[in-house]
Amino acid sequence: MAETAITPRSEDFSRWYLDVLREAELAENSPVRGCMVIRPYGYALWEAIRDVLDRRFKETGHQNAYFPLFIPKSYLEKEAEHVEGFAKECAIVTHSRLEADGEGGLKPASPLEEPLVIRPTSETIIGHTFARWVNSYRDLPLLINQWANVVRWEMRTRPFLRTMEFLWQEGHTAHATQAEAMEETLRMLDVYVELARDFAAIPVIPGEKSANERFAGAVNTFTIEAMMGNAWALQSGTSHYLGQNFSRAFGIQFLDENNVQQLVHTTSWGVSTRFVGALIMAHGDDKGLRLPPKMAPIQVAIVPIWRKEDEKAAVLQQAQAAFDALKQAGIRVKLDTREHLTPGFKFNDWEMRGVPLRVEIGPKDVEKQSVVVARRHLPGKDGKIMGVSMLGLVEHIQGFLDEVQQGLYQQALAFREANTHTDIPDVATFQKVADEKGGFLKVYWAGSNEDEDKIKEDLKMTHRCYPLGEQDGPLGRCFYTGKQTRQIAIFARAY
RNA sequence: CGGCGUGUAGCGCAGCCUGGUAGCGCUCUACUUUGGGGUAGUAGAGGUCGCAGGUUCAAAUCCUGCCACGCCGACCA
Repeated sequence: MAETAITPRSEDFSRWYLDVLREAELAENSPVRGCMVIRPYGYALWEAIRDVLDRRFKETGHQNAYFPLFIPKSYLEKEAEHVEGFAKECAIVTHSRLEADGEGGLKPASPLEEPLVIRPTSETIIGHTFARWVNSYRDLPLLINQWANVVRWEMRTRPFLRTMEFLWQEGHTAHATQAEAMEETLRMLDVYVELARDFAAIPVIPGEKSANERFAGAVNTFTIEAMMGNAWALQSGTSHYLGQNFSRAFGIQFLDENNVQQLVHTTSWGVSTRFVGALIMAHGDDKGLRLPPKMAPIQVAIVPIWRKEDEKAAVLQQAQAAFDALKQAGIRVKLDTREHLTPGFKFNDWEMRGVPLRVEIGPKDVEKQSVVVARRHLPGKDGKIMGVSMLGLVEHIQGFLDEVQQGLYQQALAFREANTHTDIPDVATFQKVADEKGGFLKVYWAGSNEDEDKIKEDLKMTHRCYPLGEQDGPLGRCFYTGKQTRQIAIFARAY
C-alpha cells in the first residue's frame, strides 16, 4: 500500500476532512478569512443538492424568486428576537465610494444615509415584500423560494460547515392559518429528509429544536440531524414555523372570507452548502470521498490498462465501447485516458474522489469480453467483481450503482445505530458515555434552558432535538432533573 | 477582544541561536522509462526571505515598529 496524502480519520478527523477537501479538489481557502473558493468538483456536489431540492420545491408548489443582497438596517430592527439573534454577526455597508487617500491607497467616501446590512437571512426583506403582495385570502398561500448567498460574520469557520459567506436556498411562505403553516413547515422538513435519505444516503433524525437552539424569531424550529464519521452531529437542514412574528413586524395582512383583517402565519426553511460537508463527513473513509451514486458528479470511471502498444488499441476500443454504452444510458461516466499515469495511481485517484464505480479494462478483459468492476462502498478487493460481461453492461452497472447507493445508506445507518446510546438513567452515566463513547445520547429530558447551557459547558454536549414521533411514549425519568417526562431528546457533540 | 504561535518558490518546510553566494521535498515543463493498486530517471522552470525603519563593510539571520494569518476561549445554517 502506497503513501497517501490523506490523514487517517482515526488519527485526526478534522485534518482528514481538510485533506479530503484539498486532495479531491472540492474547495480551498481564499484571501478573505472565513471565505472559501468552491472548486468545480465541490460545486458539482452543490449543484446535485440544488437540483434535487429545486425539483421537489416546484413539485410541492413553490416558485423561485430573488430578493436583494442588501437589507436596510432598519428592517432588521423590526423583529426584536431576530435582531438579537443576528445583530452580532452582520456585515454592514456604510459607504458607497472609494477615493484616493493621498498615500497611494483608497479610503471609503460618501457615507450612506442608512447603512445596509448584507443579508444574514432574508426574513425581513421578504416580510416587507410579502406585505405588498398579500391583500386577500385569495393570495394565500404564498410559496416562494430563493437561491442565494448570505453572509454571517462568524468567529470560527470551517470549509462548507461554517463559512462567512455561504450558498443556500431559503424558502419563505405565508399562510392563512397556523395549521396550514405548520403543515408546510413539516412538509418541507420532510423534503429535506428525502434529500438526505433517498439521494445523499444519509439517515437523519427529524426533530424539534429546544427553545435554546431555536431560530431567532421562530415559534418552532425543526431540524434534520445527521451523524458524521466521528459520531458528531451535524444540523443539516432547518424548517421554521414563524407564527405571526414577522407578519406583525412587517404588516403582512389579508382580508379573510368574513371581511376581517388577519395576520398571516409564515414559515422559512433552508439547506446550505453545509450539506456538502455532510456528504463528505457522513460517508468518507481513509481513502477519501465516497459519494452516493445519485449525487456523484461522476458515477463510473473507466480505467484502461495495457502493457504493449498492440494491447493499447484493443483495450482502448473496448473502453470506448463501454463508455459509449454507459453514456448512452444516461450514466455519468468518465473514460480516464491520461497516458502518463499508472493504473494504480488512477485507482487511488478515483477512489479519493469518491466515484461509486470503477471499471477496469485490460488485455485479459478484452480477451474475455468482460470488465472488472470495483464498488467504492466496499474496501479494496472486497469491492471488486471480476468478469462482468460486456453484454448487458449497462444493466449490470445500473445494478451496481443501486447497490452502492443502498450500501452507503446501510453503512451510515448501522454506524449511527452503533453510536446511539439509550440507557442513560443519570448524570454520571451520561458523563461516562459522553466521555468514553460519544455519539448520540438519547435521553428523557425535562431540563431548563439553563440546564442545557450547563451541559454544553461542562460536557460539550448540545441538545440536538426532540425527535419527531417519539414524544408520546411512556413516562420516564429525566436523567438530569429526575422529573417524570415523556420528552425524549438527543444530545451530541456537534459542529 | 484576551492567551499562544507563524510569516522564506504555487504548496509544505529547513536555514535565524552563532550575520558572509537562498536551500530541501512536493508541484510544474520537456524527454525517456513504466503500466492489473500511488513507476523511475535526466534536464529544466520557479523567491523583493510579510512590510517599514535601524545597527553593520555586510541582514532571511540582530534591534524597533507595523501588518497579515493560524490555533485556543465567548457566537453559529
